[in-house]
Formats: sequence, C-alpha cells, structure tokens
Amino acid sequence: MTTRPLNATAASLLGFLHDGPMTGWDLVVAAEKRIGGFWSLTQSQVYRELTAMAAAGLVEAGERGRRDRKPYAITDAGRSAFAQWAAREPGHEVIRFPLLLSVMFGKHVPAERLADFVAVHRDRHADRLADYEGRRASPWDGAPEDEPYARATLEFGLAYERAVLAWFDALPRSIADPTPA
Amino acid sequence: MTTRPLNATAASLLGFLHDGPMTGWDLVVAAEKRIGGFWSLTQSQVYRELTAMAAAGLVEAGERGRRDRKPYAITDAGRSAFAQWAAREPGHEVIRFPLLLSVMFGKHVPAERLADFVAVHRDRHADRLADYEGRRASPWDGAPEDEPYARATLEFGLAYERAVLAWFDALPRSIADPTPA
DNA sequence: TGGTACATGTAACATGTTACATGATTAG
DNA sequence: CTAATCATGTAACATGTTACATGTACCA
Repeated sequence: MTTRPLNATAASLLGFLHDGPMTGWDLVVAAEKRIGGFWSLTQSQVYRELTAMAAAGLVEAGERGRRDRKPYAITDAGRSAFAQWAAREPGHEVIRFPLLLSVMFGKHVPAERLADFVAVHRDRHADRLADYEGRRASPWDGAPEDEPYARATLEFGLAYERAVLAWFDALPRSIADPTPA
Repeated sequence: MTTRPLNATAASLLGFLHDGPMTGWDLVVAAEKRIGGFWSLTQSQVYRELTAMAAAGLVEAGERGRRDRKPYAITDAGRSAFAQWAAREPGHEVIRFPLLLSVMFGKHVPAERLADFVAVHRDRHADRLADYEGRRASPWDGAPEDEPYARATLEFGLAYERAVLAWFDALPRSIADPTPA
C-alpha cells in the first residue's frame, strides 16, 4: 500500500486518537480547542480525512453509539503512519492575515473603513488573549504527560496574542484613528 | 459578468498593479518581499490569477518586452473590483504552524528529534528577525504615501518574530534540550 | 562557456471552503 | 413543544502545492 506521507491535518487527527477512540465531532471540538490557535481545519475536512484514513486502514470505525455517534480508533498502521510523520521535519509556518493586506494597501482603502477593520480585529484578539489567560489560570485537566507540551503551545498563543495586541496599540493614529471626535 | 468577489491573493496582485504595470515575475518578487511575512502565495498561483484576471478584464497584458517579459496593467474594472474587495471586512487570520503540532503531540515524538526541530526553527526565526531589523534600518525607498502602511506591516513582522523567538527561548529544557552534554 | 538568475507557463493533484441536507437529543 | 446544540455526511468548487518543461540573458 505504501501510502504517501500523511498531511499534517490527518496527522493531527491521529495524534488525538492516540488517547482513545473519538468521533468526527469530538475531533472537531478537540482540534478547535487544542490546536485551533495554530492549526486551522474545518468539520468537513475532518470527516473527509476520517473516511480516507479508514479506507487506508489507519483508523477503524466502531459501533455507532447514541445520537449516531461513530467512534474511530487508531490502528497499528495508523500509529506507524503517525510515527513516520512525526519523524519528518515540520515545514515552516504559513500565515495569512488579510487585515495586514488591507493595511499594506492602505492608501487604497478609505481611512475610516481601515480604522474600523483595525478596531474590530483588535477586539477579537483581545478576546482570544483573555481566553488564553483564562486557560492558563485553570487547573490542568488532561493526561499528565501532555501537560508540558500543551502548556508550551498555550504559551505560544499567549505570546502571539500579546504581541499582536501590542502591535495594534502601537499603530499610528493615521491608521487606527484618522478621524478623532 | 458580475464576477464573484476577488480572493485576497488576486486582490493583492491588483494592489501592487495600482502602482504601474508589472510582470508575473515582478509580482512574485514583490509579494515575497512586501507581504511574504503575512501572506503566502506561490509563483504558480500568480500566473494563474493573472490569466484569470485577464480573462475577466481586470488586468490587461501589454507587449512582451526583453526576456519575454509580459507586463500586466490594471484596468478600470480591476480598480473597481479591488475597491470592492477593500471595502469588505477582512477575514480572520489563518495560521498553520506545523512545528507546534509536533510540540503538541510531543509525547509521541522522540525527544531528540523534537529538540532538533525546535532548534532548526528557532534559527530560521532568528534570521527572519534579523532581516526585518535590517529593513527597518534601511532608508525607505517606496512611494511616500506607502511609507506608514509598509512600516506598520514591517512592525507586525518584527513584533511577531520577536514574540516567537522569546517563546523559543522560554521553552522548558525538557522540550528544547532534553539531553544535555 | 558554463552556472545562476530571470522569466513564463502547464498539469496533476491535494487541500481547504462553503453550502447544503438530514436527523437525534436535550433543555427550557 | 420547540429552539438550540449535537452529530454526520456530501457536493461543488476554490485555492494551494509540487513538479515539470522551456528558454533567455548576464556575469565571472
């Protein structure tokens, strides 16, 4: 079968499945909460990857449970595919930040509009920062061996959101507040 | 024709073309330099978008020049499509940082390997930071009205890379340096 | 005269997005 | 009893990636 190497999205699903069977829904929720800050995926992808991985023998569907829940369990082939993925050097990060395109091409964007965009996004980031700070303050509830790793990723989120917020706050008035009351 | 709204990649090409005709190659280089820190695109996409935009009447190809250069100029329709794009609220940013997946699933990654990955990526980020710092120190060479906007995006890059670097440096030894000499 | 940077482009495929369709269960 | 949330899934399409093919001009 010599399946081609896993993509990072599929790999992350297998990563979660190492801790026990989960349904597509569980995975969507877990991914959003645990890796959502630095890896985006959609519900649609999750189901697609699960179907594909089931076909490739990397996961196995179990009996449907209540509410039609369909749990998937990782197989030995899945563990081995994951291990291969984990041994390869991760690629560089990809960032797509459309607001910064608006800023970059700011001379073509109505000043008020741009300032609104900036304000809206600043708020969102403030919310995310607050969320991360809340999480850091709450007691750890996962498996003990995960603690340092999950903490490190959380610290990344915190560092990122703080930096972004500081950046917003250091924007010149010509961009952030061009029409003072 | 009521073309569907521009995607951000196409919009950014039009953004550049506001300052005069450019070839696909020029755009690839400009994009890498000017928005590469927060918007990724490939050479292949650039040519595809240009072809599509030419078909949609948003840009017009000029005469081929030396070395087969094929300059594209923005049209009025292109300017108008860009303006519409610029008026819509930009979406949230997307980050995909595979190294953080390796960290998150760290308990399944051989410790030495993980530390290597971390070291490699730390270096890359240090290089990028140095690059940004160099740029900030060099005299501004673009159009004067672009200065504040380009500066703001550069400041974002600086803030981001500094935060990332600080994050690397604050990683626990269990992750960054598990087998001390 | 040979390597590097310039320059355009296509093909095939993988991945990501959006929208829809369907139904079960729970909480108020 | 009804709205919200849970839950699965598909279809269609847009976007992104990788690999290749082709050739020009510069410069050491």
